[in-house]
Amino acid sequence: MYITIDEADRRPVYRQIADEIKGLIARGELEEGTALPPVRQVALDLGLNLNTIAAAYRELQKEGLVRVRHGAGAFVTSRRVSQQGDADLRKALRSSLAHLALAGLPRTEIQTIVNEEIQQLFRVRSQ
Amino acid sequence: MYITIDEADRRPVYRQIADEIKGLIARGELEEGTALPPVRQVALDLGLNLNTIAAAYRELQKEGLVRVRHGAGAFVTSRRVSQQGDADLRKALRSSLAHLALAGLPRTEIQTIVNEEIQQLFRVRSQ
DNA sequence: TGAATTGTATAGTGTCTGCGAACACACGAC
DNA sequence: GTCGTGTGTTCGCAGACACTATACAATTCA
Repeated sequence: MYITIDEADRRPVYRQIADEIKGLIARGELEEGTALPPVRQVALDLGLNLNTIAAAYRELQKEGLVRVRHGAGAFVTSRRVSQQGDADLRKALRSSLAHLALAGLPRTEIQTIVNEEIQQLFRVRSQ
Repeated sequence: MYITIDEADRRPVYRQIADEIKGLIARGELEEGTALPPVRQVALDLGLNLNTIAAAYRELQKEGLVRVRHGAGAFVTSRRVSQQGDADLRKALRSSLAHLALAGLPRTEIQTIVNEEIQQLFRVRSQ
């Protein structure tokens, strides 16, 4: 399970990790029932403390994507987040699109990029 | 200038504010040369300390969108952020799209939403 | 020049992040 | 059943960060 941490990213590390795993789940690269790697292993790979990884797993559990079982491991349980307002979802999308525009990309190029990303997102997915 | 703070949003308040203003600039609702409202006024409107607003303005200045002048006010100077890697821009977009998918929206609906947002983004814009 | 307006600096308080070490649960071997 | 190994959890701490209150400084304009 390949995850990378971005030092420049101002989100806390545990949330970066949670987000990356969310992406893997969304793409179907981590299917329901799959075990996530042990927190110690991920911590070792990334050079972090195991508690940082554990925090990421709890984050995912809180959103209903993962079930963490004390002593047994963490498992993907769903490909659906429990609940999230449509408005919040749009807000994040709107913000990322605004940033593309502020970077100077023309509308056509933004549309191209978005289409590429959507295609990637649904490449593996069965749904 | 209408800005709202989302208590549930885990980004710090000053960055929420900066992001909202960035959106306004990206859409052309705040044109170059326009003065931002004084930090005290925004602080009063939102029930925050003026330093929080000042932090948001500095954030925008750091990205090259705004020029803050001591004693005179803050002004929109550009509709282009100074520099940002293509990879970072895509990362944010990818994440927001993944969240839409995790919310259970089918591909067609995601595409519809994205198109709506892109249209909104370029509604006023001259570029 | 002086009052009003605008951003800045500094210090204090509480929260959040990430870490280290010790703890507790699960599961398979025997 | 029990023990060893593997797995997550708890607790406490240090440092960084977010937000506030208050005092300061630059600008503008009558």
